[in-house]
Amino acid sequence: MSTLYDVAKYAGVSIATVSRTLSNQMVVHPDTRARVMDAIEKLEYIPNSLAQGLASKRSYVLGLIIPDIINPFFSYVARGCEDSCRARNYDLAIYSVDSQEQEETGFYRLLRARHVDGLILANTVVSGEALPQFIHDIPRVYVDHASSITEDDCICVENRAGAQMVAEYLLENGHRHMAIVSGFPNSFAGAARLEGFKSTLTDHGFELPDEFIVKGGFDPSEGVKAADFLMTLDSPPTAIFASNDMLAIGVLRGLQSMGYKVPADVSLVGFGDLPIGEFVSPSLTTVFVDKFELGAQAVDLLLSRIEQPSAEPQKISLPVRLKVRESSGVRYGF
Amino acid sequence: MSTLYDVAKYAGVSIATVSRTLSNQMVVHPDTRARVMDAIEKLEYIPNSLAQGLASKRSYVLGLIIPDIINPFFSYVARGCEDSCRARNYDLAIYSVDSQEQEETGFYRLLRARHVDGLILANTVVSGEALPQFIHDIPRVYVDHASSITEDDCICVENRAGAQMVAEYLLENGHRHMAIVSGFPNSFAGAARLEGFKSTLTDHGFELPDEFIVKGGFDPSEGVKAADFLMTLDSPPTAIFASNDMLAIGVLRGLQSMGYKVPADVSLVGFGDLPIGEFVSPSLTTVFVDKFELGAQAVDLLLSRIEQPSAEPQKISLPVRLKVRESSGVRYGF
DNA sequence: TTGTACGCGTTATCAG
DNA sequence: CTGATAACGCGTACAA
Repeated sequence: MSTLYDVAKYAGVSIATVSRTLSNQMVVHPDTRARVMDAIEKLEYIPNSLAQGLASKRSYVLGLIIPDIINPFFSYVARGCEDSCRARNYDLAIYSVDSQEQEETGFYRLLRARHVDGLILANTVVSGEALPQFIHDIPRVYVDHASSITEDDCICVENRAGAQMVAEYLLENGHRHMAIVSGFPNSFAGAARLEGFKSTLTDHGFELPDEFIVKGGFDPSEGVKAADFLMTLDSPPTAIFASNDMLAIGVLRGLQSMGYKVPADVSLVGFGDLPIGEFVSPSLTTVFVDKFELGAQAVDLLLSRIEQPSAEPQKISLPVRLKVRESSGVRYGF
Repeated sequence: MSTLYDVAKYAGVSIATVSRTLSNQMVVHPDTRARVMDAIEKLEYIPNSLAQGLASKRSYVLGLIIPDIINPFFSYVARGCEDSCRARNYDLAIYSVDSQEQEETGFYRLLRARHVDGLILANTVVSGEALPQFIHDIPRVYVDHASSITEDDCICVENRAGAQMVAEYLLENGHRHMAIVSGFPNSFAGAARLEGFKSTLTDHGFELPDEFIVKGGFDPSEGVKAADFLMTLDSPPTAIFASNDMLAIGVLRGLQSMGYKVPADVSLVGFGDLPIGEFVSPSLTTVFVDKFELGAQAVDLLLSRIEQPSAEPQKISLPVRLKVRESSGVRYGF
């Protein structure tokens, strides 16, 4: 590995000149620049980002905190972040922090130690609002998180609007007994979708009885259980809104196992538009969310925050839209 | 942010002593140690890993190269790596390199620049064997990749054995006309599964005609197309082996869209055992692969390589087993 | 426009 | 067992 010194020696200049040439900022004489570039080429010089970080106090690494990388929703968000980072010459460090332990142990220290330039907080737990002192001074942006934290940037999915679309769509199709399987018990997104769904029904003069509100996470198995519970009620729902697609697929499986036809007997709607939803049978009606964009914009937001620390906090909402597919339809007899 | 100097001053010792205390290696008088630890606590000292890396030439970062983090198989592998890294005080940097461009541009430079201590190569493209000079001296381990590279450690899935299980299982159930939808055209895993399937049939005196070999990737839509192609042949197969579960789900969808019953009309088997396979209807018969373990062991292997650079290269195989579920069964009339 | 020299926060090598 | 002090590779005033 060659260093700045090697390059400087080879080009017959000082290391300062090489550094300037690389930073592309300060003025360097075209001829010298050419010589330097040549030397860099010849020696296959690659700057040591550790040294750069030490000297400049910028690591060019962004941290992404998510519940779990195996949750497809966050896989997409992560990919969106990664691409956007790469395009802007940043590196991304991804941290899955679903387990409480990690959150409370050395995990945040790691971020400190690594000196990430900024944090993308896409973990869902609402209680996480209270960040440890450790990282309180690291620029950050929230993804789909409580916007109650007014002093921070955040980019959210239009959860409420999406849930409203679902409710209205189902109402229009004659459904009157609707249930919801809500994901991530204490997550911002889950809460918003539940609230949006419920209040829309109320606004139209219908109720969402408590027994029609089932709590789930993002594991399909919870959807299976929810379906089982709901369909054995005295008066089962004619439509089910699952708060995310994984849950929806579980509900679908549960319904089908019990012998119900979807959508003939029960209509089913998900949220998030995971690609897999297009390939189950029947294909899943869902609410489209641009997950890549969510990640990409989070990075953009964070970087502008880093560049302008005192700018006004931004609150961005990502639009959603209903994607009607096969799993939902007009209520039988309507 | 406090530094070694701050801690040293507070504890009334030199930075060397603080460093020693932290490294836990060299002998430090218990009393001094106590004072130092106290100072660390008080000042909330956290070592700067950039400086550590610069001085020690170890970054404590491992790089994971995969085709795409949104490919569920690799999401699991990544999670396995991450957990194992965390447990051993390493950090993980994940790189999705499906697009050719990135691979050819500054991507490998990034690894160099960041000074990762080791590389886990889980990208599937076989041609990737020729690593750039850039990173030729970085310790590495291959995941499910051509073991033709005898001088490197690698951990592989028993692809061949798995495919053989599938073939024998289908034969036992009376299937004689079997097709395969193979994933990742030029991947090691894809090739091994195809070869294992084909040769097992041959060994039992049956053929795998060329028209029954359809190429796919890991996108369900390719499975749909494959199903469409296969079932419109003059003599369609009674069983289909999809090289991975995503593809299998696509095939399932395709079959169902065309009106075929699975497994009554056609038996279907996947590979990889993605959790989602349990929740489609019918649930997917597949070959179990411990994806977390794959990642975890890759990390272990890499770290022991780093500690003992001149040790014998290890070749580990991860066992697989058939998980028979609803999508496969006895051939009609057998 | 270019060069010198110091500092970034550690590790590691010496003496003591 | 402990303390100076020289690297590590680079950014950046400050000088020239």
